[in-house]
Amino acid sequence: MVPLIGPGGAAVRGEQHLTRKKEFDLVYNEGKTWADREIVVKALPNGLELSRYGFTVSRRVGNAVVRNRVKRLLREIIRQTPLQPGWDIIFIARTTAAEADFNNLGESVRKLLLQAGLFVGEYEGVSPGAN
RNA sequence: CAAGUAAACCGGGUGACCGCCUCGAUUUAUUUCGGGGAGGAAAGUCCGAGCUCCACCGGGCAUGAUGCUGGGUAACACCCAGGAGGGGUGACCCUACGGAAAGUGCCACAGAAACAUACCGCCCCGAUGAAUAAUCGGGGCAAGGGUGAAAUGGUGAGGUAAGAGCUCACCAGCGGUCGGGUGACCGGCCGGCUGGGCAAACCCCAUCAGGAGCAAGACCGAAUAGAGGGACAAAGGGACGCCCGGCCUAUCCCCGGGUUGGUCGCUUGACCCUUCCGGUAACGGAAGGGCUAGAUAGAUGGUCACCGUCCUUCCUUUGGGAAGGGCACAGAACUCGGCUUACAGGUUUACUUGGCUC
RNA sequence: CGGGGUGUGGCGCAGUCUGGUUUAGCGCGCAGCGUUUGGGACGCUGAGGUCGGAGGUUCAAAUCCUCUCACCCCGA
Repeated sequence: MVPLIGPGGAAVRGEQHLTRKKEFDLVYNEGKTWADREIVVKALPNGLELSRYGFTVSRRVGNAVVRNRVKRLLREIIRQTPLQPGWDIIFIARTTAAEADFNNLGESVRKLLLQAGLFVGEYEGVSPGAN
């Protein structure tokens, strides 16, 4: 498998990790929203040269194990997905995300990012992780 | 072989590639190399401690907790051993298991009576009467009936007008005494025969508890607004409440404003493993060896292959093979000791009961 | 991390402190009947409850005790 180090992909932690509550609140209140059955995406331009990502999984989704797993899956998907720079993006898991596997969530995320115009390259409807 | 009891343990494995956190080297560099990276419950937060801060100490009250005995422990509501009671054919299991002659309170309905009692009754005497019938009056009794969850020792025999521990035997309970045991308690003998329940009702007795919590607390940095209001020196404050004594302190309360960034605390500890010694055991001691997660929107993940295991379907040379699907409960957040709750499947050891075979 | 609260017919609440005859009650809603030409309102009648769950104490538990589940609210 070829690692996809695109303009927006790769490292999900460090500088590209959305952490402060203020930043979260800003995206929540002023960002644009796209959604489907599993995921809600909120995004807001941040004026920087790279994009930052945050993940929200509420207690309604499941217990600590399930919530952690959903976050890890989302983080792995973002790592493998090249995205436009200059955005703060939050992924919010809905309760149905607890039952979804890696490929389902990946498809869902890429579809929403394509709608939002944040996806880089052609969307082929195929998971790059599943060869 | 079947059913069961108790205890201990595992709880998917191996490999490849791509990632995440962290430690140590290295580098101009989050560069490269090497090491480490969830659990038996990490959970619930129900107890107990360590640690930190609140200058501090003592006494009393209040409040709360514990509650058979002895031991273990830093401590405990935990653990071990023992006693008593209860359950099981048994291995074994369960128990909030101090005090009801310190006091107060409550026992609905039913019933005569739930604290002192006689409804239906039983018996004796007297009167009326033919009467050992019936009625009335006086007295005795608590066996039988009935009510109730519970009616004042139980069963049997003697005894009596009828009865009653009135007497006797056995059992239960109480008191005394002797013996055993550190003790809970057990055993023997003697005695008079002896009058409910509820303290998970108030309470009494014994023992133990100062408070707050790692967002504790320490340092660095950033930001803002206080002559705002009140209390006062025989006063006020001293980190749950009240009182007293000593001691300390110069401030304390209310309202309003700002910050909620970083580093430390943060993992070597009542730690783990092995052997030996003491102890019935919990546990303690000695020697040797080991270092075993430290995140902060919170690391431990993704994909693939093979194996293991279970289910379904199909094939079959009955040995097995193929395909598909599944593989529990659950995620460290200052650290330990427990408790409680959740948990697919599996392993080992000891023992019990029943059947069969030798 | 610490503290507090709630759970009772479909919904919102009493009753729990001080255990029992108060048939576990009230309002809204629901069903039927009456009234009306019909509907509403009104009147009458009725159905509907493992008192969140499991144990225990007691003669007796929604009520007392223990454990447990779910939800909610505070404080730092």
